[in-house]
Amino acid sequence: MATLGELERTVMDLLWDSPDALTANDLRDRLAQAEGEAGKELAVTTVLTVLARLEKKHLVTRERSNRPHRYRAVMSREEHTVDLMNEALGTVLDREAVLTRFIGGISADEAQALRRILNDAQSA
Amino acid sequence: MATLGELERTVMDLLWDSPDALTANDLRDRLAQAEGEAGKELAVTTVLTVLARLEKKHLVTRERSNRPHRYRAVMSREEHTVDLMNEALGTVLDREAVLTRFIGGISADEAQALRRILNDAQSA
DNA sequence: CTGTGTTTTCTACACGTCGTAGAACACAAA
DNA sequence: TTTGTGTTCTACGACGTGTAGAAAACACAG
Repeated sequence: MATLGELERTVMDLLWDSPDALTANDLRDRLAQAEGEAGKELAVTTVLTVLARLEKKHLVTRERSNRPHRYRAVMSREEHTVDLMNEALGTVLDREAVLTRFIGGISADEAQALRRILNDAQSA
Repeated sequence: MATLGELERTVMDLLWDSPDALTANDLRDRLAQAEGEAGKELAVTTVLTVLARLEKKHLVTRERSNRPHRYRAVMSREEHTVDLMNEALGTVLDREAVLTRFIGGISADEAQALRRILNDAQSA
C-alpha cells in the first residue's frame, strides 16, 4: 500500500532479480555488491528487520521450515507495478482522461504494443 | 515526488474541485464541511502549513500580490495521476509486461476507450 | 546433555515527514 | 497608532525507515 524506502526497494529489486528465494545473508552480500566499491556492509540484522517489514506489508514471504529462512517476493515486479498504477488511478473520477494523457506520454513503440495487446484481448 | 499525507491529499482534492484559487480560510471552511457533522474545525495555521508544504512540493502555487493569498493547484488531478503512474512505471525494465497486465485489469469499456484513443493518436 | 557458532527476534535510536497549532510578525484600515 | 486579519516561525507528537546491538532460539560437535 505504502511507498517503499530506499533500502526496502533495493531488497525487493534483489528478490525480484533472483530466480530463487534468498536468505538474509545472501541479501547482505548482494547489497554490498550492488553498492559498488563504496559498499557499506550492512549488518545482517538490518536486512532481517527490513525483510520483516516487507513481510508485514505482504510483499515478501519466507519459508520458516529450514533454518536459514529463505525469502521470496510475493508477486512479480510487474504485478506490483500494476498495483501501484491502479493505486494512483484509484480515486480519480475521470479515468479516461487520465488514460488519455498517460498514453500521450508513451513512446510510439509502446503505443503500437498497446494496440496489439488490446486487439488480442478483444479477439480472445 | 512523494506520497501525500491524508490532509495534504484532501486539500489537493479541494483545490482540484474548485474552478478558482482559494484562500486558506476558504479551505478551512471546506475542510470542516467535507468532514461531515463530525467536522473538527482545523486551525487556519494548520491549513497554511500544509499549503506551504504542498508549495514546496511544487503541487500548488499562490498569488502573493493581494493580501489573502490565493492558492491553486499547479497541475490538474489527471496530470498528477499520470505523473504518479509514470513514477510507478519508472525503473521497470519490461514496461510492456506491465502494460499488458495493467490492461488486463481494466474494464471492457475502458479498453474500448483506449482503442479509440490509440487510433486517434495514430491518425493524428 | 552441554557448549559453541549461526540465525532470528526484541528493543532502540536517529532522522524525516505529516498533522496540528500557538507565538510572533506583517500589514492595512480606522 | 491601535486593532483585526493574514502569514511566517517554531514546535511537538506520531509514525515510517535505516540502522544495529542484545538477547533468545537452534542445531550440531563432543
